[in-house]
Amino acid sequence: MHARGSGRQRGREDALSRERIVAAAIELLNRDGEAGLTFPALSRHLATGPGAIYWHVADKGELLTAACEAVVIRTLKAVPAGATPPDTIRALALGMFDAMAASAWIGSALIRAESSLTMVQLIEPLGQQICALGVPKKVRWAALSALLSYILGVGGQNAANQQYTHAHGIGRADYLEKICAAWKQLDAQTHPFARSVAGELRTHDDRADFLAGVNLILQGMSTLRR
Amino acid sequence: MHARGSGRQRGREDALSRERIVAAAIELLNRDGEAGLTFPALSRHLATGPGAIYWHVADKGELLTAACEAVVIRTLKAVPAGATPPDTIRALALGMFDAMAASAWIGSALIRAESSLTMVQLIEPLGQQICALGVPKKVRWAALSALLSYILGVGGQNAANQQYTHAHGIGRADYLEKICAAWKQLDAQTHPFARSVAGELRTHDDRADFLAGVNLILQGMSTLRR
DNA sequence: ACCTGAACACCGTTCAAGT
DNA sequence: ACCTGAACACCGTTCAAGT
Repeated sequence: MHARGSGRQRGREDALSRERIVAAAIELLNRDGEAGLTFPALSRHLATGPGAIYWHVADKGELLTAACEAVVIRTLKAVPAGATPPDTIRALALGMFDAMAASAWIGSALIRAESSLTMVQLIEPLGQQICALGVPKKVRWAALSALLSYILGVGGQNAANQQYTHAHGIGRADYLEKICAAWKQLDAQTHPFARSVAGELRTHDDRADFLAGVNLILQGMSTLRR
Repeated sequence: MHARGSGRQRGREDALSRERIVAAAIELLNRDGEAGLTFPALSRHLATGPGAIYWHVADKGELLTAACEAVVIRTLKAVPAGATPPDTIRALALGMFDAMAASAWIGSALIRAESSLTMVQLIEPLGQQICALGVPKKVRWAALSALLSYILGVGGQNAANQQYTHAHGIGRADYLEKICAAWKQLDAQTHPFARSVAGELRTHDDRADFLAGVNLILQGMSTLRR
């Protein structure tokens, strides 16, 4: 009863596959955040039942890990090679910053220990550039940890902020204004620092600040050159 | 029908309160991780119904935020004051490292934008020490971001690893051995860095490496002194 | 081999009813 | 004011049955 001359037995444009499932998962995650990835929503999106998905994927955790890995690999591929080590590091960092802004869920997904093989995709190019910078072997791991944590930490924080303002339907300016006001209400005796930087919050550029931090770490590494 | 001469109307040792609920939540989170905090489990632990908890707390998100804040405040209080700025920063960093090792869930909880008021508890003492170090005003925020991200990033990663080994009932040595083996199987052409550091993974001390990274960042900051 | 979809266990949240 | 606990909506996962 199905179409002759074709391998397709389904009314959809293509057969189900792990890749198509992961692609659909990424779409849902980007649109509605981590809460948007549910099996009912995914089944609807793929015009199938939940059982079909479980044939290709072990569980929700594996799905999240696979989605995360796909985004990270795609991001790193887009970074041009052949530039000087500091420039390459800056490009890698900004690439991840932008990817996390578009996919806020990668931050928390990368923390899980299950995704250590995804992490190595990120560790490898950064580590190579650190070696190229001439950082001594003894402090290479510390240097890598500092850089990697900074990228994932600040990128994740920025993504969470964006996600928050978007979800609550408030503008970025209003959001910063709110935090600024809250920080200025803190006690001057116990919170002098927060009060002193509160004003800068309103006018700062997250991406530029992020890049400044990367440069600061690169600056620190250059003092380690042997 | 209830006991005379006492304000207590309940068979429990004490009346329900936000504090007792948060304390119980922390207990569950520390024992069973983020998945361990459920309203059925919390109700059982407090010998009450879920509705009673909702009288004191808005929802699960607020509960997680409150639990996180309580742990962070408790941790920071335990850090002795009066030491030199670098020593104080080291003590703050190690305090958070240990707290995250005992409470792996704080990592992902702190990322959420809702906990910005908890974050300021951490930003304030670190910021004060950065000022005391003589870091110029213009790069204070970048310096703070780098330090904070490093602490939360590496601390969170370490906590996730511990959680993973504990949950899967494997020893730390076996776990590192597994990662080491996986990294050594990577292609030599594409992953020279991961292969070269794989061996060190087995013998390294997470806490010592963490401290080395903090010192590296402190070193970088000292070059910024005006 | 691959898919269907009902069924199950479990969880967050609500709410009418109690004290 | 504060608590009880049944009820509801929803989700992850399984599995007997289909093709």
